[in-house]
Amino acid sequence: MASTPTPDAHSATPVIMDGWKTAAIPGAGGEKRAGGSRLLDGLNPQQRQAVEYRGQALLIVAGAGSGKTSVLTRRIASLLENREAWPSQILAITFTNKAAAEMRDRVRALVGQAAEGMWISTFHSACVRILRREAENFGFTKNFTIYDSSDSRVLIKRIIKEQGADVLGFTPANVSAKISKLKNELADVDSYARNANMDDPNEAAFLSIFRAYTRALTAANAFDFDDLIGQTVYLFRAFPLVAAAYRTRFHHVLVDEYQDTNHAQYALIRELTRPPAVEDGALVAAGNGASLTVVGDSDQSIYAFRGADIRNITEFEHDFPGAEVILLEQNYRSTQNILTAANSVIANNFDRKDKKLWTAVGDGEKIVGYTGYSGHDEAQFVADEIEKLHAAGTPYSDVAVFYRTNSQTRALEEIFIRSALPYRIMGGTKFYERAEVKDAMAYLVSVANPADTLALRRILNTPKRGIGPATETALFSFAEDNGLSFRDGMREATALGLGPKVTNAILSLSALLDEGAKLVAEGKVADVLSLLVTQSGLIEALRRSHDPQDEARAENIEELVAVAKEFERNNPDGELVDFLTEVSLVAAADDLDDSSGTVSLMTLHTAKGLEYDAVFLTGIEEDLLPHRMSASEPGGPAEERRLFYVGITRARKRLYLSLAMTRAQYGETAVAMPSRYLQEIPAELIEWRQSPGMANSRGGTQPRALNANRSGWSGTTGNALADRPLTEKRDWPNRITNQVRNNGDLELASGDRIRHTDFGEGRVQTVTGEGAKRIAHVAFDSAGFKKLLIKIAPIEKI
DNA sequence: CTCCCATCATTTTTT
DNA sequence: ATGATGGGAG
Repeated sequence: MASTPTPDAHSATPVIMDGWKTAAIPGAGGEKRAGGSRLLDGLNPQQRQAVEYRGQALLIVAGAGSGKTSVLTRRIASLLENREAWPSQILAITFTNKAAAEMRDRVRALVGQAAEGMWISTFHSACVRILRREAENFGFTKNFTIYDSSDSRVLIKRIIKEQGADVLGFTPANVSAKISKLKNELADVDSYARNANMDDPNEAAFLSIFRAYTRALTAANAFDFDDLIGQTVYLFRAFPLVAAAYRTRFHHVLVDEYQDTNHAQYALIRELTRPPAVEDGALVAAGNGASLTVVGDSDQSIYAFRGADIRNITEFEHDFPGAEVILLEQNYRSTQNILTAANSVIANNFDRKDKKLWTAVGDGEKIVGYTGYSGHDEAQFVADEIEKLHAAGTPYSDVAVFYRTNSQTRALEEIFIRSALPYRIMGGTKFYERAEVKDAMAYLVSVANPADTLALRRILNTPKRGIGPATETALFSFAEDNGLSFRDGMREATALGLGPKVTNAILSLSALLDEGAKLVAEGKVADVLSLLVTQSGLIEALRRSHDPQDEARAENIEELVAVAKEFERNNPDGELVDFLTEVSLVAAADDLDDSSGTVSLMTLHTAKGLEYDAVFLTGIEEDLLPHRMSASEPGGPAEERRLFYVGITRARKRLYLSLAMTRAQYGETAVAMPSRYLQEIPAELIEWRQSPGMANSRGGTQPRALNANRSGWSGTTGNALADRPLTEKRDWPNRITNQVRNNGDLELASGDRIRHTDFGEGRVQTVTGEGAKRIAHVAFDSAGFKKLLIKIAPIEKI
């Protein structure tokens, strides 16, 4: 097959880090070296076996921190180095773009140039690549749009409304979840219809929505996220010659994080690794299909809610008879204390294969526990500890704070800002999900794929140009009545007989898009975008707005233009659709920049696959760490436990577990209970700086902290907050920690005495930074040393 | 058609 | 507490 895969866009951000430099194991030096290859240097016997095994199917059960990326990259490198495969015959699939980029970099570090022709990508980008190439074969064109979940949501919402299904209790959220689930099971409208009970009005209504949604996608020449996988499988099954081409091409398929694959992804792997036979075509059965290597750890399966099927990994040997299974249990990441905690927690999941991580590095520090009065209190503890670590030489970038839900970031952020602690939130509302960025992207999409009515309707009145819902509907039915596409209907807007102002607005938008399309031919992605966002008045409108946030929005759009320029630089031959694809498929963990010198904040899900010297697990409370929603799901609590396990095993040297006695949610403050998982960690491993009292109260010795008198409650001493005068605590939980004050241009110099609402009196030691970012370093009389952002700290000079 | 205000639901995790 | 949504006035 003639193919020149474009280099992965993300390879532009090299993250060369061979974490296994430290993997030299005492005692392993005497092992014989197969082929004298440096690729086996520093590997333990199981790791070597995983690199060297050759067979049809290999399952590497890789515990957390057991060096699986190292094994995977060396395995690829050894295939290349021994001339067992050409780069183009290798397909490696990872979970995130970041993991793909890292893998490519590490293979490149091992074998150099040969790393270039390989396909190393996520399921989604690999499928997009295949689909773009083959789109014409089955009713799509190669410039199809990729709808992310919010796009699908918008479309579904519209359909629900059109069909009046909202009265039946259908919401965009539950419908899209159900459709997604079906697609992950490779069901389509027809197969669903065959099994549906049409006497059930609910089911009939759902089917009708599903059908309309599918039609709308096809009409818009668009795929949603799940289609990318499902349609590729369909393509392979419906067009054997196409499938055969890929089966012939890929001789080695490697899949990372196999425990998180869903049924559709499993089916895709199966299709790819089948022998390349065609019944009555040119090809004949030719022995074996591609060899398959999968790496995973069922204890780290945390995406069941999204359709990941843990059976894919637990039944691998059954699915692929003759498969070899290799266990990697030696951990090179964490201290023994951390691993013991992780092992004891995960041991409570009953239906798992026993697996115990161990390390040769020794016990290390104890795990530190802390119970705050409120989420803000907890956050203050985290901030203080991070400052201590930093003062002791741990760079901010080696510290991470994890939490179960995104809403927990609020308290952390407030405190971190006040403490002048540099931090970064991974995931959350992503850059590309911001409304203004999506608006700008919709302009580009409208140029690239004129059939995408969803994108067109999005920009029709953004910025405001007087085209309201009434006009939109008129335009829509006009196009329909005349057998025109929506886009062509815009061109003929004069025929609608609308007011001159509105007609003009439509025509000039249409003309602008045409102009953009002309420019696309010259391959200037950034120029096209720039033209669209300026000529449409999008940026101008934000600039003129009185909303103070709009200035930042305008900057975001300019940032997007900069991203497009960057894309052009990295991909000289890149087309508009390639840029759109790249933007559509970025993930939460992808924009992680290790060199940024900031503390990383992220959800436990985003944390998978990452590691830090010091890790803070926050909000270890009932209803939050087993999350309330998980209680009703079948396997929910077990999955939540795995999530906890994933979090624990991210830590190299230090692990902190924190919780709060009350937590604010929905603007209300509710009492919180310590998580049941805390008791699963042997008590001697945790040093409680301020204990929940409850960690052992279920055993029955100490009174429950939560029932005790607030002001009289005290955990262990030695902590600043616990030692604070009780009078200050009276207003707990909210008043103390939430306060922010605008100090304007308060001048402070070293030696000044100040009073802080929370920390009492103290003396300024130094002041650093400029203007709004001036930071006071203060030694408080009783609360210890703190950094404060002067502009907003609740302080006064005395 | 646009703007403003009141009401409402929202918070589990994401390729 | 905050952001989205819908109704009503201008």
